Amino acid sequence: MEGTPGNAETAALFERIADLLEIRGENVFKVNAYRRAAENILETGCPLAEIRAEGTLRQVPGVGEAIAEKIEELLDTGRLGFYERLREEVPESLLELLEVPDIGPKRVGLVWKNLGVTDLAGLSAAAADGRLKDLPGLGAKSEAKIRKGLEDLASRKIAVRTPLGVAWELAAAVRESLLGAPGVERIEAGGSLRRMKETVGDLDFLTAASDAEPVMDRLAESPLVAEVLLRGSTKMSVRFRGGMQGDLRVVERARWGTAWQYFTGSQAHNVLLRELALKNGYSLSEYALKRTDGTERLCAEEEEVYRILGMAWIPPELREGRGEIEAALKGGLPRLIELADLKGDLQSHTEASDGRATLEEMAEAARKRGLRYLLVTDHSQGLGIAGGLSPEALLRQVSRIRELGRSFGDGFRLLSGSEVEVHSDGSLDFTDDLLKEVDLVVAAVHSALSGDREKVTGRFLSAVRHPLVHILAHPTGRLLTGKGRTGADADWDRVFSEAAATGTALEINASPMRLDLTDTLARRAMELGCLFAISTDAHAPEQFDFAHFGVSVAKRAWIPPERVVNTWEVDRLLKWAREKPARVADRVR
DNA sequence: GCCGTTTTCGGCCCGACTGTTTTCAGTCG
Repeated sequence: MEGTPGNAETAALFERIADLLEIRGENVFKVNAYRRAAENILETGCPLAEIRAEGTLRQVPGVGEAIAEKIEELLDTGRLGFYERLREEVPESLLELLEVPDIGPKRVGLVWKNLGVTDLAGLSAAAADGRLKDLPGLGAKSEAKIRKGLEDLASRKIAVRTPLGVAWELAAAVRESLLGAPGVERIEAGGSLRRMKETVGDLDFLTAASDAEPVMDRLAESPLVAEVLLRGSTKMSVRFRGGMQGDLRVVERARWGTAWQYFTGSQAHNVLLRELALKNGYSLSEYALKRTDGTERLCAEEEEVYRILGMAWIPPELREGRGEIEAALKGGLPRLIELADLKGDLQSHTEASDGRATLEEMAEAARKRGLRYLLVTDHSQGLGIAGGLSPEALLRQVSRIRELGRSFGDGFRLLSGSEVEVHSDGSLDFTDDLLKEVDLVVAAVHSALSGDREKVTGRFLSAVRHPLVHILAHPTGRLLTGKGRTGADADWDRVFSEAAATGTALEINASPMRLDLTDTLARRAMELGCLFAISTDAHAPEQFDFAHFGVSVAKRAWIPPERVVNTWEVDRLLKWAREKPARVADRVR
C-alpha cells in the first residue's frame, strides 16, 4: 500500500480482516463488527483522515475503540500490524475460495485445517480426488456441487456484478415474461436494482400469487434462464444466460409490504430496521411484524411497515444504512429530486461530432419528452476520436442553433454549448473568445486520468476555476461497461470545495455506462455545498431515456432539486452562467 | 468488537433451502 489508504481501501482491508477472522473460526459477532465498520467507512463520503483530524472517528457508526485505533495506525503508517500478523496465520489465498458457490467461511476453514488446502487449485484437486466427501458435515452431493461450482467459476459462467443499465433491461424482460403466469397478482424487482445501485449482483423478483407453482414453472422454462439452481415451495434461484443469478420469492398479497421491504434491502438497512422493530416490541421478518405474544400484524404495503415503526416511507435509493432511518424517525428525510423536476438536459451530441442524429432530431426528441431546453455540446477539436468540432464548425453550429431557436412555438429553447477538452496543462481546447459565443460550456477531461494525483487534481481545479466553464462533465471519467475503466484518483475534496466556491456545477452523467459522479462522491459534493447538472450525454434520441438513472444517483446522494441547475427555468440558468466570471473574480479577491 | 430512552454486561435480524442429519449446520440473501 502506498501512502495513506483512502476510505475504500480501508473498508476493503476491514472486509478482508473479517473474512480471515471468520475462516479462523472467530466469534461471528466480532467478525460482523468489522464488516459493519467497513460498510460505514465505505459509505462515508468524508475522508477518514479528515474525520480523524476533527476527532470524531468514534462517531462513525460501528467504529469503537479498537477499530478507531486501527484506523489511526493505518493513517499514520500506511500499515496495520494486526492484519500483518493475521495473514501470517491464515493464508490470504484462502479468500479466493469464498468465491465458490456453496463455500463459505466454515467450509474454507474445514478444508484448510483438515486437508491443508490453501487456494483454488488445492480445492479443485481435493474435489477431484474425492477427499471432500469424507469431511464432517459434507458428503458426496456436497462434493459434486462444489466441483460444479469450481467449474462454473473457472469457465466464467458466474457474473460478478452487472452494470445497472444491463441488469435493468434483463429485469424488465423477465418481469414481462412472468406477469402473465396464472394466479400472479403483482410482480416487482427488488434488491439493489430497485435501490438503483450502479452495479447489481443478482436480480430479486417478488411475486404476490395465490399459487407459487405456475410462476416458478414459467421462470424455469424461460428462454432467458440457463439453469435452475434451487427450488423450494416459495423460493427459487436461477442463473440467467450471461451469468447473472436471479431469485424469485412468492408471498401472499396480504404480506406484500413486509416482503417487498425485506427483498429490497439493503441488508444493512434491514438489520437496522429489525433492531428498531425489536425495541418497539416487534420481530420483523418478510412475513409480518410479530408481537412477542406471537400475534402478527400483516402489512400489504411498505408504507405500513415504516408507519408502524414510527416513520415515513423511505425511498429505496436511500436504504443503505447511511442515516436514513434516523432521519425518517426525526421527520427529516430530504425532499428528493424526481424525474419530473428536470426541465432540461445539459449534455447532448449530434452527428456533427460523435452523435447519431441531427440537431433537429435531437431537439425534437428532447421537446417530446417534455423538456423545456436542450444544451447541444458536441466535442471540441482536440478529441479527434470523437470527431471534435473545429472553431469554424462550432460557429456554424451556433448560428444554426440561433435560427432553429425561433422555430419552436411552445417556448422550447435550444441552447448552444461545447464539451470542451481540458488539456494536460489545464488549459482549454478553445479560446475564450470562441467560448464566449456559446450559452454554456461543459469542460471534460478525457485523457491521462490515471496520472499523478497532484497533477490530475490540478487539471480539475483549473477547469473549475475557469471563468467560462459552467459544468464539469463526468468528473471521474470511469466506465462501467466492457472492460471498464477506473475513475481518476484526484483530491476530490479540493475539487468539490473549489466547485462550490465558484458556483461550478458537477455533472451527474446519467448514461448507464458512466453514472459519474458516483453516488458516494456526489453525496460528499452535496455536503460541501456543490451544484449539480444531471445530463444524459445523449448521442441518439432514445438516449434521453437515461435521465432516470442520473436522477437515481442524485437520490442516492440525498440531493434536493434546488441544487440541480437543470431543474431551474432557462432564464435563471443563463443568468447563473453569465455570472460565472464575477464569481471567480470574487473567489480570487 | 460494538453498543445502551429498561443494559457499561450481555446481548448482537430473520428465514428458505440443502444436505447430512436423528435435530441441525452451513450458505445465502
